[in-house]
Amino acid sequence: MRVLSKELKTHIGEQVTIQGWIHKKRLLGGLTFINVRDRGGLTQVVIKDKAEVEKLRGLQIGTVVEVQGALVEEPRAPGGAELHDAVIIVMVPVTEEPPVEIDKPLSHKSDNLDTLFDNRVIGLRNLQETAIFKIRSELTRYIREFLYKNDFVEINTPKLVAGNAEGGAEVFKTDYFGKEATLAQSPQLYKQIMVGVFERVFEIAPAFRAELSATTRHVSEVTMLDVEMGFIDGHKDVLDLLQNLVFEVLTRTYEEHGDALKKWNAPELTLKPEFPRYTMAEIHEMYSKATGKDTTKELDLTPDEEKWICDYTKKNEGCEAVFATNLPAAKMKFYHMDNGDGTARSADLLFRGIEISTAPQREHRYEVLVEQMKKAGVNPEDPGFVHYVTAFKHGLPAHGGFGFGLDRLAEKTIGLANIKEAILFPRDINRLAP
RNA sequence: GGGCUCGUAGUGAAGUGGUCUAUCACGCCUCCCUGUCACGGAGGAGAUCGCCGGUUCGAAACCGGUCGGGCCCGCCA
Repeated sequence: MRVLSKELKTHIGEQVTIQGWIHKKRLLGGLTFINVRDRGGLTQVVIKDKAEVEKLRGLQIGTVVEVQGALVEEPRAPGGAELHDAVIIVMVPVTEEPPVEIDKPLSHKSDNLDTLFDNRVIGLRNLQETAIFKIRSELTRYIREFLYKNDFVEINTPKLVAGNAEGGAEVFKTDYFGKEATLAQSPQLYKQIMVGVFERVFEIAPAFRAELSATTRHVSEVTMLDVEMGFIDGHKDVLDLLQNLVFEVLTRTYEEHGDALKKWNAPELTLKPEFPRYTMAEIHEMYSKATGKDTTKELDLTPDEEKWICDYTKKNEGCEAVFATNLPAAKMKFYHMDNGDGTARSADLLFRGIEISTAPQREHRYEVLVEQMKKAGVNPEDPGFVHYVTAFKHGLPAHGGFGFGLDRLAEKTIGLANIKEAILFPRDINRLAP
């Protein structure tokens, strides 16, 4: 029976078998330490028999082995137990030296990210890298648990879609049996349609963005959390949902994965259950006053303003997550609800200096929606939109939701400098492999 | 798309005109080492200094081009 590294404590005194990858060899003459990596972590094997060590001569890190031995309690060993009198069986020999080291942290300097991603296949075996994606997996789990608890249904919507789904972002076009299809830049229209079915839905899926952006916060394939909720009693319900989700997910992550976060020198979490809310106009004003740089004419927050307001609320209100509300109507999408005063019923959630979510109330009134579509130059009869408006014609309640950048959340939670570091195999304007 | 930057063994770095026949650390190979855990010690292999051209008696270094990256702005999530 195979025993995993995380189960060692419950098998002390037994003859056990472990399987995994050679992670590190330390030869001390008459004594050799070998760390074997499996899905739970590392197991230390102690070998005194020279013949057993010789079996590994010429074999590199990454060799897949089975090791049989006696599991003994040993306070000096990591995990408090180690394997003695080991017999090694090589299952998959590896003679090729790994291109990167896996037992020491890899360089994440921006100049070296290209090498990091070129060697991603092996680099991800580095436990420091693994920690990123374990945390990311847990973030995703906590999000799901929060949403299930709040009666949301998880859905999957098409990623191959007709026409330009919602305007705004650049789309990838592709051949679709002789017709033109685009890769979905968001599940926006479908998740609204699904409000008419389930009231509360969410999806975690890739979205494709073809902007020629080359920054630390953009990739061309992004993992989005999309949430949509019907029967809301105003925009506040949407913001509260998003706030409660982020508060719970981050609090749990910091409680349950403090060690891994410490490995990455993640900043302390400074969060309150109620996130500060400022209108965008207020933030422009505060920022302009504080820095002397006039941004009051800007339609959006500048990257510097996003950093500034998060620092400001962290210092003055004890919360590094903050809402920027009442986004300007001039930048409004046709499916947003217009406040009628030059602003839209939409808000951005900023966390640690970056926008991680946009949370608008939708325009659910059929006639108003069609009007707004026409104003935006979108034809409601178009094959990409005709089914969308049908849902409204047959009754959608007041609703709202948010798109949420999961990659950015993982990046900022861990305190990484570039969104790509939080993505297994990132896609950007220069990278399509691995 | 605009601006600014960077490119030296498998990896990370040092070297800004001659002392470079290119330095260091990790990794790799050989040997020593019985409690390592970023083990330690001795030795060794490994780089046409991204590529092309130019300036110069002399170029890893200076100039031009080119290819490949990065950062910021814009766009966007």
